[in-house]
Amino acid sequence: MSAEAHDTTASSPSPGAAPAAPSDFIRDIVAQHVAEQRYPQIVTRFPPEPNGYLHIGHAKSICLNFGIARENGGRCNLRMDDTNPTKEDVEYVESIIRDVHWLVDGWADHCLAFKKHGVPPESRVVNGATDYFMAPVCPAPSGTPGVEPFFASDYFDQIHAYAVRLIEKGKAYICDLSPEDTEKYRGAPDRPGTDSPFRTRTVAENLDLFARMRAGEFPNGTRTLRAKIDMSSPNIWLRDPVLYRIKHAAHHQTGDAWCIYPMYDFAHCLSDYIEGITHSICTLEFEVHRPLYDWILENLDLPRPLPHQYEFAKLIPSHMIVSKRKLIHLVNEKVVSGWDDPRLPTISGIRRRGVPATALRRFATGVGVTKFNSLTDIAVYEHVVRDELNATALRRLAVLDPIKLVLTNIPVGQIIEVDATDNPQSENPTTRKVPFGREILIERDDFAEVPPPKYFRLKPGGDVRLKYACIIKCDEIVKDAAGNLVEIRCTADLDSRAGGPNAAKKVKGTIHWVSAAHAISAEVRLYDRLFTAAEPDAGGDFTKALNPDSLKIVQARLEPSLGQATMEQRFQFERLGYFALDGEDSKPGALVFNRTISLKDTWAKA
RNA sequence: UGCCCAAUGGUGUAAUGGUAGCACAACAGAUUCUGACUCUGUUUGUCUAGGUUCGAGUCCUAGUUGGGCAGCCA
Repeated sequence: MSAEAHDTTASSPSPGAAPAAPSDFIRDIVAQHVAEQRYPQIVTRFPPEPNGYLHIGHAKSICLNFGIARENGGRCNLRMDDTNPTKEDVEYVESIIRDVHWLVDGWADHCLAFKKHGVPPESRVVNGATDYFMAPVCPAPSGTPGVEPFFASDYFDQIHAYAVRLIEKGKAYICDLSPEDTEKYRGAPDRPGTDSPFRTRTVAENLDLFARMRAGEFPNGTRTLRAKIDMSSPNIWLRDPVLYRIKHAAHHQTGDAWCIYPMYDFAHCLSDYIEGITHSICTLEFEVHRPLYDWILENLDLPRPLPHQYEFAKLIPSHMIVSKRKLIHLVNEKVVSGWDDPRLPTISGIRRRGVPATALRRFATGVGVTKFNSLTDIAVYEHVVRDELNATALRRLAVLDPIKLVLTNIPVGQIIEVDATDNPQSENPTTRKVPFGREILIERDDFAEVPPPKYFRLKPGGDVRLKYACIIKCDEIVKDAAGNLVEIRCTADLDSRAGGPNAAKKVKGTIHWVSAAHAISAEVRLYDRLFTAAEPDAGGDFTKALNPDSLKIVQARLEPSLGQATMEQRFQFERLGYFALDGEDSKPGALVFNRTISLKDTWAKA
């Protein structure tokens, strides 16, 4: 594996390629460390808690961590931050693995590190103390057998041993304060805390109590293990933070082995250390935790280089909600069909919607990395999705809201095969045959009996080009007894077909169509933004900002070649938008297409 | 009235003491067998006040505004 070889693709501007690696303050720091040869290898990690599905905000973190790894010939560990058994579930573990693979495959899968299933950290004695290291399997692309993500819960034994070491050094103690009293003793941001009455217990007493905590002698909430730091620190997180709490609860990975579980602050820095992480990148809210992160590691006399934490501003996209609590609300209240509803900004939803991983990566990388809390306009996201799909999607003809059009000068039963281009953006465009004949279907919107000003499409007496076929002229319209338009009757100028004498003739509009006799039917789900407000939260109740038209389902008529559509393919239904098969509900013979995104429509806006 | 962090066009981001640039958005036009794409042009910016310097978006001080921190959550 050569980092350089991959980096050549990183700077390629061609669509579908990895985005160019930008410069940002974290990459600058890493670059300096590389120049100094501070570490043998750059090692990052992506550490989600398995208590929800990954979303677009996680995508930014994944692209940052894996991006830095791949740009520096390093690796990135996928680690479940699973220290709170009462909030987590294996369903989430599985979805996270799926989503991470999907996002990094073909881009940074050579940096994706897992560990061998069931293998504990290696231990060796250094200067009389045991040191722990969890060896990675890297690369571990999708489907590698016998590997699994790293789990903080894999280190419960080691983290416990480190807790004992802290107690032995007189730097941690067992506190009997109730949760309420612990809060009172902590003070407030502008008021110092006071020492716990249990702060001065002897090492022997602390060791004994900690052993009994672990043995299950005490009920939930009765005792904690706390770091002995400084109750008057201006930083709340240095006021003797809780390191371990009692939770008589089964863990989704370790079962009933434990009834005490380490807190995030204690487990995270140690997990980083055990895995040999060099750069521990997290979001801004952990900035005030950094002194604690450093304190724990520095007070354990660890023999290997310590990891360091760097913080960046998380992604906040407009018109979306990424709060785990609110996502769960939408799922539980059945506002959406599930965690992978194509309207959700979850990675599963985005994938099901038909967005290519390359597009998500381009967006997640393109938004940049700073310490400024910003709102990213959803238009930036929509732009990369369109741009990516424009370059790759197969052009097809589909009519969402059909109306019959009869070409009166074409004999009944005559089938004319026309050549249609698959993708005009490709260097050597391929074509396919599309059947054309006397009776076709066009979009109801593409005819106007009373056209508004500057209307380019079909109108009584007017002409228009049928894409890939010929120019037609509208002679008459047929209405039913109720006055509804039921049929448009036109004459076709067959000489205006490609290669014909009138091929170069200019008409103002070109519309799409399908042959009535050959078109297949399919369900098409027209998705739109889930929220109408840029900041759905702004008004207090985000459900008030829900877009009532975020999903419209239609029975569409498609050109016959779409009957052979595959899951991997992306389509542009010409003049309409980008579409892909729904991975969940589409079946052979009963196809379901999802609209990933519409084409830009400057006419509708005017 | 504590501590920490941040502030560049409408939005996001770059400029590492030396010409404020890019992307998205918007607007105008060209082109077009997709009212898409593409192309051309236009509008709009360094939070404020001092200081250092030949020179400050960048360094310093103060202020303003915004964000974060008081889970036995992560």
